[in-house]
Amino acid sequence: MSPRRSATEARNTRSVILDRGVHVASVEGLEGLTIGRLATDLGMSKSGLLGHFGSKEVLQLAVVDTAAGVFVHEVSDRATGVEPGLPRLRALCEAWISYMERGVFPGGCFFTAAVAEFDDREGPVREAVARMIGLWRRDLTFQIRLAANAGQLPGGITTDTDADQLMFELYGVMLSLNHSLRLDRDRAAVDRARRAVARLLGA
Amino acid sequence: MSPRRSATEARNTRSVILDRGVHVASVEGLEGLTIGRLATDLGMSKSGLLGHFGSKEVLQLAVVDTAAGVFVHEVSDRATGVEPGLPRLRALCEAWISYMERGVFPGGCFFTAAVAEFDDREGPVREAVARMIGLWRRDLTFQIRLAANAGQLPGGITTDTDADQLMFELYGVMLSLNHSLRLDRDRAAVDRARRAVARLLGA
DNA sequence: CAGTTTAGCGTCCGATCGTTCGGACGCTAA
DNA sequence: TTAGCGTCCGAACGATCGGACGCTAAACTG
Repeated sequence: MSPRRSATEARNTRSVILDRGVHVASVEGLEGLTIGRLATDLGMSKSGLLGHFGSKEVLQLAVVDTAAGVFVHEVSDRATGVEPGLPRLRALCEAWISYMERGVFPGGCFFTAAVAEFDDREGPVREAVARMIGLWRRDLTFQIRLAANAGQLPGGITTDTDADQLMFELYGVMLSLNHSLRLDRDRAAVDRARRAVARLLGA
Repeated sequence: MSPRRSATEARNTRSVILDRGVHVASVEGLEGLTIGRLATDLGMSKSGLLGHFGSKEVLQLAVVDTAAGVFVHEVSDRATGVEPGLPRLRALCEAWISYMERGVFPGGCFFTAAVAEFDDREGPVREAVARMIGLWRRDLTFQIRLAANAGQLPGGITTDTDADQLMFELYGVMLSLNHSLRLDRDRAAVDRARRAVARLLGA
């Protein structure tokens, strides 16, 4: 009835599960990601699917990691070749906006949704989400400080306090963009985000 | 064993349910708001509780309405006496920040969480959330345009396009504030939000 | 070739979900 | 005094949840 997979195919099965898991979780949330639903979607049994992870929490953690990989590929990697400092920072922000605009995840920014869902809980999933976001912000902050030290930023941004302030406001622009795109389905928000970034980083 | 309530007390019971429902939903989400859990919290039976609403969806809609009432009371009403235009706009933003800082809802901004949870679904709950947010933004936009027409805003904000841009960025500041407070538990974000608003509206 | 490993299935479990139902009880009005 | 209404309860429902178990059979290892 059911063909058995080889050990090498098993790794493929796992990645298929995770791809679909990221897809579903971005829409339904990490808790709404259900073993039975996911198994049915993929034409497998619940036990066959769960065998790859052991528990739902382990599956959720793997999904978070997978989503982080997608984010890195779709955003961070798009700016790897760009000169560090302000040019790199601009490229990162543009890639960030593009990632929102293209709808890389069908349910909007995966991590924005994950934060809203898990910020009040405690446990490994919350920590995993926080860690991924921390890494991303660390990268951004690094570029901001490079640009600040090089005197490339407007408004006399030189101190670390100013850099944190800029980080805070840039993040807000992206959250607002995600909000407008998801709730209002307002594509014009993309231009507003670009204008806001241009103002924050200098035109 | 349990005392029976009079008809007048029933309305009180309903509001007790809703108060607790808002409390729970802000932490667990509107879907995580469970009939059984809510009933247990309040020391009543599931059926007795559901009798007041008829279905979970009706309960969710009532919870959204209740939360909107809290938001209006804790934010909008704090600026009613202030002179329209820029002063009122400043007061609204300060009340908005204060609402975040004080943690009016134990799970952070109720509507930010609700949007993240329901933006991908369809149905009455999503529409109710969108309507409430729309009303709030309409009020803000109105004050922004008053201030713009009076020439009170920096950066030469006069057109409706500029007003929408300012609305977009103000909203981002608050989303970023909520994000930092909930995920990083970073109280310093409150000052960053105030600085961002001061820059957007003029110091 | 035989022996081990393991991906995946089928089945079952206890808990919990939202919802329905009949009835017990207190209140109000006739 | 009593009929009726509304509130709330206890029990039960079908569905679905995450998870545990043993099994089969293909793929790997020697």
